[in-house]
Order: sequence, then C-alpha cells, then structure tokens
Amino acid sequence: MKNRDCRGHLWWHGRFRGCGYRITLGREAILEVLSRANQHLSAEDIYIKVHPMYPNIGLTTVYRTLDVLVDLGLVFKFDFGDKRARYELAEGPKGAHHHHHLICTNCKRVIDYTDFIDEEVELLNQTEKGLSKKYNFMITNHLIQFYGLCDKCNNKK
Amino acid sequence: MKNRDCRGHLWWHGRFRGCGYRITLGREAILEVLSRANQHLSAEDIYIKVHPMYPNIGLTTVYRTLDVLVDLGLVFKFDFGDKRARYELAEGPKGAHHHHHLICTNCKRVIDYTDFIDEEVELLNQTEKGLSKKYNFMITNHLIQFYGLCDKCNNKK
DNA sequence: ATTATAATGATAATGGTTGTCATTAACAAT
DNA sequence: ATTGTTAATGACAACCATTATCATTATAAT
Repeated sequence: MKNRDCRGHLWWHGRFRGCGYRITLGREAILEVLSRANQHLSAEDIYIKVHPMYPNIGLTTVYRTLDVLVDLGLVFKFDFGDKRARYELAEGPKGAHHHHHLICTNCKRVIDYTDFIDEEVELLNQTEKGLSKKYNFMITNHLIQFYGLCDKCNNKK
Repeated sequence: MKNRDCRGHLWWHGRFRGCGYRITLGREAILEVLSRANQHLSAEDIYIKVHPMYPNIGLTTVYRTLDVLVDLGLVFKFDFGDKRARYELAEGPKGAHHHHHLICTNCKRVIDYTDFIDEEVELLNQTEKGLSKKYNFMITNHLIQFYGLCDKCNNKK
C-alpha cells in the first residue's frame, strides 16, 4: 500500500521503502541523471539521458517516476512558460545549490541565481510562518521567479 | 505595424492604439470580464463569460487577445499546476489588489493573500535592482507562490 | 520459492493551446 | 462618407506534452 504524503529525512532509498515504493533500475537511473545534472531538465531530456544506462526505459515511466518524486518532495517541477515542464533535484532552502530563476520572456532563457538568496529565504520564512498560522496552511515549498528581458533581447529593441 | 514591446502608462485604449493594435468589441468584452472578475480565470472561463455580451466570439480569439494582453503587461498569466493557465488583470506591486498565491498541492485550491505583501515587495525591489545590474536583465515582473496543504487536505491525513 | 502487488512498456487517447486561411472589421487617408 | 490597407476574427484542423489503459514483468515480504 502506497502513501505519497510520506515525508521524512532519509535519503531516497529509505524514503521510497518507507512509503511503500519499490526501488528499480529505472528509478535509480533517473535519480542518477537528476543528481548529475546541475540544471533543470525536461522529461524528454531525462529520457534521453537515461537511455544509455538503461535502454528499456520508456518515456511514460520517466513521467511516472517524476510524478512520484515531485509528490515526495525530492524533485521540483517548474514551468518556465514554454510548454514543457522542467525538473530539478530538490534542495532545501539551506542547500548549497538552492537558487531561484530569472526568465527572459522573449527568448525563454533561464538564469539560475543564488545572489540575495539568503535575504529572500529569510523573508520567506517569516512570511511562511504568518501565512501558515493565518490560513492554517502547511507550507512545504515556495517559488520565486523574476521575468523580464535578458541583455541580448533587451539590446535588440 | 504592430509592436508588442510597447510599454506606457495610459489605460488600455491608449496603450492599444499606441502600439498599433485595434480596439474591437471582442477585446472590450474580454477586458470587461477581466476587470469585473476579482479572481483568476482560465481562457475557457473568460470565453463563457464573454459569450453573453458578445456571442460571436471564438475561443481562439480569447487566446489571441490574452496573448496580446500578457505581452503588453496588462494581464498576468499563471500556472497553478493543473493543466490550464489562469489570467488576471495586472496590477503593479503598488496596486490595491496586488496579491500573491498560496496553492494547495493536493486539491489545487488557490488562496490569494495580501498579507506581508509590503515586506515582500520591499525585498523584491532590492533584489530586482541587484539582479538587474549583475545580469543586465530588465525585470518587468515577478512571481511568488507558496505550495503546501490547505487546512482541509491537511486534516484528512 | 511463492505470492501479492507495484512498476513497466507499448500504445492510444486526452485536451489545452496554436496554426491556417479565407473573410470581416477597424481606422487612417482621402 | 468612401476607400484602401492591414489587423482581427472564426471555424476548424493540427500539435504535442502529458495521461490513461492494460497486459506483462519485476520487486520484496513471507
């Protein structure tokens, strides 16, 4: 019996087992790819990268696995305004690679930035506390994105 | 000749004309609906609401108009994780109804909140300045969303 | 090894959003 | 007001990322 709302602090094997999920080669491979990638990947990106190490994998399985990982909070899913979702390994606000995104609305380029993250996170913590209490909402995650024109697109105009 | 990157300070008739766009009944109707709605609407929501006052409108036109409005910065487009995009009339950070979103990842309910907005916006302004300079990025907009479980979904578990 | 059931892969289906193109409407110039 | 240029529209088809289906296979507890 599975339970997607199982949150814990163990790394994913334990987390998986504890929630009734099974550990498979496909899932190993997908998490391997996500760990190595230091950028957001689409489902298809992942599919292509997983293929060499586990050729039998299907795109459907990639989607299903990502779905589970997102529900477990191990992976973040992003929408950058083009049509496809992007995924990256979740790292808590304290994580070394925690970052936010700067998105060019013209060329869809995405810049990861880590500057100002500390201040942002500090403020967000306060806000989260307030919101949790007021709306009785259990906040598990946040999203901050800035939109605008990147240098190249800005210069063209 | 049209130019989507035309940004100004006039209300939309002027803005439209200034950018080479034409004012049509359909567009009037769509903006009317958006102004009256104090919640985010999907393209289809808008289509249905516009129909009574302008029955000839097509869904395609709704999408096209929203597209223009988003590009002009008059409307914000949101992704709340279900499949359809939501739209709401843009109000600058100083606007009376400026708000951010609290999204339940379980039932997809969306709560608008205005609390803490001032502090958030204050911080974001600083961040924007820093990012603009460092990445030579012209920031026009930002998105903040919190994810978690709403009271109902939280109690069920 | 057996068994219960979760995971998979192939494939079809879904459905929000876009593209196409002939027709109509807006508006500037006359 | 009439005309001419070009943007906007509507009907419909196409797109394509994501999901659902279902028979088969693999995991892991017993």
